Amino acid sequence: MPGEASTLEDALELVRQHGGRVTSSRRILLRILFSSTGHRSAEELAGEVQAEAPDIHLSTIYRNLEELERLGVVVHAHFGHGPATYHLATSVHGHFVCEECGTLIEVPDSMFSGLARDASTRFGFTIDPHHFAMLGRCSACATG
Amino acid sequence: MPGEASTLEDALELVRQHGGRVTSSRRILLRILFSSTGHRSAEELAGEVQAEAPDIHLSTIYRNLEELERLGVVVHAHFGHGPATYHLATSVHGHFVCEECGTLIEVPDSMFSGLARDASTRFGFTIDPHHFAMLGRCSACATG
DNA sequence: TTGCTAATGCGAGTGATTTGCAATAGGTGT
DNA sequence: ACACCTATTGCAAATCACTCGCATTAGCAA
Repeated sequence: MPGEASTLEDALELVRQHGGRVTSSRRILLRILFSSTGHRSAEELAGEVQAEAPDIHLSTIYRNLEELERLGVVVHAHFGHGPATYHLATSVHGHFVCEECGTLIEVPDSMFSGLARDASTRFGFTIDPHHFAMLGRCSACATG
Repeated sequence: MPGEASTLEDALELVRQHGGRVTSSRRILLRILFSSTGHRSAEELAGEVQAEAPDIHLSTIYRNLEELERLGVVVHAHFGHGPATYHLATSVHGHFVCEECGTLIEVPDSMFSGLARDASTRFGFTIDPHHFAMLGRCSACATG
């Protein structure tokens, strides 16, 4: 399993180990990613980065996120038809997203263990419940 | 539950009942959708429709699919980063998709009943396991 | 056959991301 | 401190999957 990066320094070290360079955009982006556990789109992250360094281009954010994902530092997930959202790989989890109000529930992997077992025994299929959110209705929207 | 359309005629009748018109593009598209149980993108469907009627535009396919989805005749699902895939609503099911080779496994809803129960009791969340595929590895790719 | 308006073709627009390319800047060796 | 190599960046343009505006066409009810 790649990307044993639980701190900003670990992540930068990982970048260096793979022949990458520690640039200011990388440093700022990683600091922002490590500063909260939120799920943010590339554009939102670009906004936060640009608050510190206005010249950093959105495409640089995309390229950095791509590289960090290849290194296993970040992952992205899809919550619906909008843009992908990125978060640190150290906190992998499943996602329940309400189709009506967009509410996000972070779900421990253990919630999928029954499905994982059944998928494996019945189809030999190994599920990865992180990439696409499980859509549905939150309690508020389901009862409303 | 809308869209009790198990035959082409039912679907056309449903269109009429909602003030829609039975156009040749609609008729051809529905015939193609009913002719197989496959999962096809709008562009693939357009190709098949255009084999019969070359003048039917891709945007017409999108608009027809949108309308048919509103009527509950078809549904779309996402299998990865590519285009959405459409199929008849009469055969709703979950999807397991291999991230490596793209293999698709159609999964009966019952496979998600355990997860549905747990999601409901622990978060009051009602899952809808149809829209996004569950990604992972098929048996061939997992062992390879 | 007429008239109303849903539906279509076509082109342009949008949102999210990707790519080509010349300029810039990390980092390594001296 | 300096030179050099090449990873990285800014910027613009391209791409992919749709989505929309609009003038024209065509279902279908009267």
